[in-house]
Amino acid sequence: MADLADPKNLVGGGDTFAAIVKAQKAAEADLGFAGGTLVRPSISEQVSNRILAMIKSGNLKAADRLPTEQQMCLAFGISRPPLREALKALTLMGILESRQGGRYMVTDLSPTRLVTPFNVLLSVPDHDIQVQFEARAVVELELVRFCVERANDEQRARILALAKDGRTFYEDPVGFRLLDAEYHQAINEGANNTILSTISEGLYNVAIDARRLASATQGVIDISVDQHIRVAEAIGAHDATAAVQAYQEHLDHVLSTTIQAIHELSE
Amino acid sequence: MADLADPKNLVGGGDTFAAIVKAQKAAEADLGFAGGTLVRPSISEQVSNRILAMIKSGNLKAADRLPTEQQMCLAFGISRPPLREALKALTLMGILESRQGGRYMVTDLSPTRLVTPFNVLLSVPDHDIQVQFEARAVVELELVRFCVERANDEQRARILALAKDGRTFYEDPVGFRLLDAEYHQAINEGANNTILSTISEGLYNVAIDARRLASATQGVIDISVDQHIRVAEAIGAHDATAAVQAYQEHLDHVLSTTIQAIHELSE
DNA sequence: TTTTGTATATTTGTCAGACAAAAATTTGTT
DNA sequence: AACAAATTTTTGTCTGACAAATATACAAAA
Repeated sequence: MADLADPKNLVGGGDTFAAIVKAQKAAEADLGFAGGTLVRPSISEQVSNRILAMIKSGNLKAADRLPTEQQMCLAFGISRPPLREALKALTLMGILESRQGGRYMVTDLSPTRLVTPFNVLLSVPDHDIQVQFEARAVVELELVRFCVERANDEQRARILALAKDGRTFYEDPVGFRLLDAEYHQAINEGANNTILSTISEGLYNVAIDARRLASATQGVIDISVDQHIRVAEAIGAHDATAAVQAYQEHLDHVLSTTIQAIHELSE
Repeated sequence: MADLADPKNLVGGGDTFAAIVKAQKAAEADLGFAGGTLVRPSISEQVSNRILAMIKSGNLKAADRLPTEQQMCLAFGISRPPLREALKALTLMGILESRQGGRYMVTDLSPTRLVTPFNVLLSVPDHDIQVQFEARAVVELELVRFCVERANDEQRARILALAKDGRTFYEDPVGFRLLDAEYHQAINEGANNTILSTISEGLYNVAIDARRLASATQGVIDISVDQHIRVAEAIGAHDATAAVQAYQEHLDHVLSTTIQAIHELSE
């Protein structure tokens, strides 16, 4: 039986996990936690909030190993199911990760990981195509502009290479879509704004079904590849105006072919 | 004993929950789900993703009631603990809600709700704040521009009225924040792009903690109210350039006071 | 001494059953 | 028909158990 008081089994070098939990419990008592609230938060909610608080306060840092479930059950004074519900919730949020047989760990807490739920936001409501592409234009044109300003030579080279690779996929819609996603991702990376990149990715994925249809149409890929190359070359030449204009044309093309694909589908 | 095949007990008017699950299972089999992946996702993760997929695809809509846990266990072919871990994870993310004795329901899926669990972690380092405000600038400046083009007279009048109402709250930070949210929402409505509005609302709420602090500082509200009015007047005059410029100044002001608030907090 | 393979112990993942507490439903009464 | 009480349903939590994967310790070989 492992000893909970043994610092070796616990988090960090300073306070033990159990000590932190005890302090939190005292703080909550001071605030009159159950005082005026309408709905009593479930144990799992309380626990995940406590763990989040530990991360926020620095008691838990990126890549820290958590105590075992058994130890945490003891520390929180609860049983396994609600504890696991809390841990799983944080896992889904990208804050913790776990492997069977191993232990729970705090992730790297990178913005990319934490911003991902934005995608849920975008894919929920059923917006019409026009609104979708307008939003894409706003976000992606700015990403292209940022990319022209900020990308390093290596990133520019990669974008151009990916654009030119598109020629290989004139007859392979599936392969092209994979490359297309990679190409747009490369631009996003060059733009160096994780939040806008995530939003762009989300919008891209919302439209992916319609895209699948459109890219199967004869001639659509050829034009897209040309436009990709033109954008990439403008980025390589640090020419923001040309890049934005070329990208705008690309978006227009994608919009019109997408609408056409949808119409053909509904006939 | 409730009958799982009875549509009354299940979601939506069309397919049953069980039918949706069955279709998902088939789709996964086609992709060779367990084929090349390095770590097998746990059951709870799979279930979370399935439910999320139902929401994204429209099979589950806001305010829909889910089947009982027992029925979902049957539908997914799993036991209660991992199912509950999945449900709780989605609950903590603001996607589902539950009450003891009642049933699980899909929330309204509002940006505020979905973003809240994450704002704690995103508002810490300085460079993240910069990225955040850069994203806000891209989205919100365009919303202002759209608003100048598209808002009807009634909407313009409302925006101006809300801006001027701000004068009432020079000494009331809490009241001002509520008004502020309403003001920005009014602009978003005038811009008439639901997706960009959703994004804007999400970004607005990410920084809400820091905003709370900043707006308590003496003089911050006064300046914001002035800027709000200037933006509103430009919108009323159909002057896009002036509106965008005024809004840019507002964003700069909010950014600097937010950063200051964060620094004061960490001392 | 270092490395490697194996056996053991630990830890998470999943299941089953049970009871309490709250809500929803039904029933009985006015 | 409307209201109140009793019953059923449903979620929240606990306990115990076993399987599966990992981490660890140890012994054997290079």
